[in-house]
Amino acid sequence: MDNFSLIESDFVFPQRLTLFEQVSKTLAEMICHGKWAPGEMLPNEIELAHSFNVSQGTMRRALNLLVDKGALIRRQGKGTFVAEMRANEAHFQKRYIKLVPDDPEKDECVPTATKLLFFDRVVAPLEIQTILKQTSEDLVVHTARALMASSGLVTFDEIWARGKEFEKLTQENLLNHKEKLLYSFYQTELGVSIGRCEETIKAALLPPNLCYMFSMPSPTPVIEIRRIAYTVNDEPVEYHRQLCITDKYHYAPMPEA
Amino acid sequence: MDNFSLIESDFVFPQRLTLFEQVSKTLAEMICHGKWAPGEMLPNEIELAHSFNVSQGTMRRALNLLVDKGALIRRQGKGTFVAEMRANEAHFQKRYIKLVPDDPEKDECVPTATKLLFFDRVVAPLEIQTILKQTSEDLVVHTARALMASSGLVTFDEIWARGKEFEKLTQENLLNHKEKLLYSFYQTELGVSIGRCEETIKAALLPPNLCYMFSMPSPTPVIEIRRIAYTVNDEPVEYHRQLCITDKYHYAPMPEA
DNA sequence: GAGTGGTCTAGACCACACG
DNA sequence: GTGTGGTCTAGACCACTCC
Repeated sequence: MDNFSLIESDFVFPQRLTLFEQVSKTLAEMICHGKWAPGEMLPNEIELAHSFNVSQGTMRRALNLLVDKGALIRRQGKGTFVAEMRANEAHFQKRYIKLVPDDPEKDECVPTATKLLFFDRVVAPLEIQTILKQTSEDLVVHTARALMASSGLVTFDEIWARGKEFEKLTQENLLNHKEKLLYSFYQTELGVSIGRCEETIKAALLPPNLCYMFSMPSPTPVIEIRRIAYTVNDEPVEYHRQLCITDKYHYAPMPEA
Repeated sequence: MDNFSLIESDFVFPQRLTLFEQVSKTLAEMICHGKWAPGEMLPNEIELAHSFNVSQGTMRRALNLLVDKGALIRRQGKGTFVAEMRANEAHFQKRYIKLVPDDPEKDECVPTATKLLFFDRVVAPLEIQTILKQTSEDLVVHTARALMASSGLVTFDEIWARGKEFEKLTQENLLNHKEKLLYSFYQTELGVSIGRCEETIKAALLPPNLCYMFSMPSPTPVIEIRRIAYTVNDEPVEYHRQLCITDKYHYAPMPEA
């Protein structure tokens, strides 16, 4: 077994983190660095505990922190796995897809098409640079999409994403991920694992040009969701601005329930 | 010490709940029934553990469940207390007040007045009856308020609340709770402790009569929050419908962050 | 110093998955 | 049966609070 012993001297960790937090943090870094692939099984908790020189209880607590963050999945009788969004859509739907149909049975809520409106690599405006911790040297991806259902336009969304992490993102693979969730696609195709998001919501009116483009009545009220997505390592890598038409859908903020 | 021993024979709990869940549940009921008043200190975890005939670790886990639910507060070196919203506004703000000023420094965001628009005890419409588990025999409180700031109308909210639990609610005390949070007021004045909520959000336009009444432009886009509030014992006791003007405010769904 | 909750340990036992 | 995670126990030690 690899040696990733945590304690090499008495003063390796001057920070004020508890032991299980330290273990959890270094484990998170190891996952981010691809030590185990998404879907791969980790060693069992006894082995891990020995590797980190902690007790099984402490290891368990560290692992549970990452389960809460969505980075790991534990299954009784099977093992501990690096979260893989594909294999776990239901969980991630609850976590990230909070726009849900009022009546999931209705046909008119089934998405019919995604239109790519533009796709560029540019220097971000200052506000976006700050959010994504970029400089005026850095290129970011700037793209916008429209999601249609048979009832008409559902969402319009605009994405700003760090160029470095999203190097492999292209018009083609963005449009072709189809069935997959956006963040699932980021993980499996681009190698970017999103760990948490920050969202704020406002009311707005659909802009006139979009009303015209998608034959929507004017005024059409929408909710505007602004979201910053962070990797498991807590780096802001994607900024999302989404306008949602909510006559057939609603936003459900609480995954807990 | 009172004897509230959990285990009196070998088959008291046929349910498939873990021990710490059982302990947590009965403890929650004891809190609901006023065994300890809000703000009062519970016995320490060793005593509690003995009372329930469980180990300290199990007792700790049961207590932490209630801390997560917001029913208890634990303070290192001091003790475990029944949550008291007054004494803990910051925590409950994060949990329940998700409409926050874009710029908390701005004067114009400070609330200036609350207007009571109506207050009745009526038989609820069928939809509300179902939500609140009421029959056509039961009376419910139906009231509406408008919250103003110097920038103008901020929210319009309509409340349906179970008559039995909200027996003590009157126009007067509702208007006079002033500085207190609504759910804090429910707890300290009415004895109703809210444990969790379910929310859904849609975009809407401020209705023409309200636009006129509050001198707002038309169309004014708003977010419409529908919320069901449950007691710590998980009974639905209040249904809230709120229209929020979000030009100076936004909705922040994630308390976790 | 006495009392509290918070962390950590070591190990027993149970429930579940798989061959 | 073997191996996994989930629960539960018993107790040591630490950090914080208040007297």
